[in-house]
Amino acid sequence: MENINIKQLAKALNLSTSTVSRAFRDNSDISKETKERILAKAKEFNYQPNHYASNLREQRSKTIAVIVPELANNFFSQAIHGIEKIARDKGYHILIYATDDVFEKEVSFIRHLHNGRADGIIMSVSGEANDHTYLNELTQKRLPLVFFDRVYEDIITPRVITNDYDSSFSATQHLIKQGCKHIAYLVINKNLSIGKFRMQGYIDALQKYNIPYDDRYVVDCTNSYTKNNAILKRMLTELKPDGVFTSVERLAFATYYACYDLNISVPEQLKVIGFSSLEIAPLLNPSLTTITQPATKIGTEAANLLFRMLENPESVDPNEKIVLNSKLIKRRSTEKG
Amino acid sequence: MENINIKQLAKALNLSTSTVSRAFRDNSDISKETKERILAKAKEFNYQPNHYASNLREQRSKTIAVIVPELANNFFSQAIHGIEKIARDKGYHILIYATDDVFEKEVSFIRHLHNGRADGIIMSVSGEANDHTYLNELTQKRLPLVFFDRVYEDIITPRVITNDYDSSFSATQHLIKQGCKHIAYLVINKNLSIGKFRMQGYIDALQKYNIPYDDRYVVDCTNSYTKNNAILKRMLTELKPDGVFTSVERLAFATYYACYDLNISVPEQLKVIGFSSLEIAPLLNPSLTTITQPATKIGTEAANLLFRMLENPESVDPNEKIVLNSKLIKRRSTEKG
DNA sequence: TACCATTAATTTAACGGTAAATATAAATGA
DNA sequence: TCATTTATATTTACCGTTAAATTAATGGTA
Repeated sequence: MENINIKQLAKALNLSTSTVSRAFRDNSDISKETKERILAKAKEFNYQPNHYASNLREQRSKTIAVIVPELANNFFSQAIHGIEKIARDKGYHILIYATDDVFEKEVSFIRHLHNGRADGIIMSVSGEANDHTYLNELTQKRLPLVFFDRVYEDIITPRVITNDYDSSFSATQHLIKQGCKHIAYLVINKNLSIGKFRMQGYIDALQKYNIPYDDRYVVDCTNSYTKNNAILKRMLTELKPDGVFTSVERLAFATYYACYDLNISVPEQLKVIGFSSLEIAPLLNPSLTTITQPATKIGTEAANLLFRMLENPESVDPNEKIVLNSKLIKRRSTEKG
Repeated sequence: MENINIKQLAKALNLSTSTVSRAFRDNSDISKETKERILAKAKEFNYQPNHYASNLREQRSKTIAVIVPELANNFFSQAIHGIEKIARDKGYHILIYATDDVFEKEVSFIRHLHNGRADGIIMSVSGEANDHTYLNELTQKRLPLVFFDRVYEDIITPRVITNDYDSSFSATQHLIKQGCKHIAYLVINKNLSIGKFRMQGYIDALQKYNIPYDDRYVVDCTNSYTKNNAILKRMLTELKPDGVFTSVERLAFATYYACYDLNISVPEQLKVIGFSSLEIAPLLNPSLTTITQPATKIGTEAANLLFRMLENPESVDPNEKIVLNSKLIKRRSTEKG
């Protein structure tokens, strides 16, 4: 009773195993009555075809792997939500892996996926400036890969990203129009694709408005709250910027905390804008002007792309790039005086 | 080349498949040199034992399933983060399922896990007042189940929860001590275990301070932002409470939005406290007094509990209940005048 | 020398399910 | 009537890996 298999079920029904098997897969020759009889008995015995046996035989797992840098993060959890929705509709299961931004973990996860556990991979990369060619092994194994948001430029595979350059340009421009003259750009990993594009938008916007670029205003931050707090306090006291543009959400929060500590009033003394997927940005003190990526949509698009690759590999150009637009939402943190 | 299996590798090495197999599993009789020779060749060919074949043979999947009501949610994403950490250390993989609070999806996910795909399940329930006995089938299949946070009282299985009654009592008491006389309690699903316990704490605290209990102050909310906004605005205008205690994070945010709309000033006219896992509660306007559950810790404890059940089923009492303490963190939203 | 123990390999038989090839019976048609 | 088609079921072989049973080779001991 405890672990019924197809043989026992077949015996109980006085049928062969392959007839029973057919009842669970639509295509084949089987009479309606037999099928119903089998399914009824299966329900009674609480039988389900063993997943590992089926997949071994069919050589596919109906499972996709999702690799992200962090889980407890607004952007990624929304993106995963989007992926989940699509996968569920297709009857696929989702494996989740978090790299904690450690390149070695990313490599290890990918390597462990060579064994058939997943039919495809959706990944937002850890972003170290390392050798990424290990990803090319996937192509040989016919394991499709889709990047989203954080990508490697030197790997050719379909991707879903946002218009980061434009958004950054607009964000910087917005600060300038609000009267800022000394704008700091906060970044965690300049090597990362998004770090680069976002920074270029910042630089070009400065140039357009004839504000000299000063690399002291490009501030390298980390993932540690304590370190960031120290870095930002020093920066804010020494450089006294009147505007801050943060390339990731976390750094906007860090800026707020630093301003609280230093008694700098936002937006009067310092205007703040940042990339952020925080849904309650309007509830912050002051409400935060954000560039908000369509996180859930990025997830659904990435999943759809992967499924296209799975269903019809030829139909997807390896250079395919889906670019979605982020939204600049103006709030108190960048209001004038 | 593209999909090498153990046979081809064995042939290339002039060895039998079982010798090759042994190189990948520690226990058996194999000479050091042979093992090294095999592993070297495997690396060269980028070979990994097929996961589905291994699991079919070994009858276990080294995979656990995690079922939660929502993914894009601070509490659950932190809890999943905790689960992921432990699972990773143990070399286990994680399947993720989101029920969107729909009971049928929960049942369907669980039913589909009867086929060996996962070795165990960690779940926070959808919480409908339905028939939960379908969960008892898991015991028959020897599929261990651990509940966390949102549980079914009528199912006997190990669980990790927080001291909700005490926290609610303290939260209500805190509002009373801050001068509130008319305290509303906001809840989404009163049938849910946490809904019940949290409400009892509220009721008992009122009683202790001789504040009459009035069920109009217990406000039934939903998961829809628009509906909640309407419900809360009506409630705030009609009942004019001076304190609000929200049993879930979302409702604290909804209260803030409603207050913004109605120009009610927090904390002067209305004090707000809520269960919340928001890390940036200090950045809200005003900063929000929270009861914060140790979300990540809940995840790690639940995972550890499940692994104990997997490794030594006898060692875990089905009635085992791990109770962690939440923290009441006082902030501006409940400050006096 | 004969015998046994040890080590290191191979052979074999599953694990549970599925598709192709094959069989059987009933229905159709010339 | 008999051959042919159709519908439905069964046999069989395999998916890739692994553990138990078996064999072969080596070394030590009486």
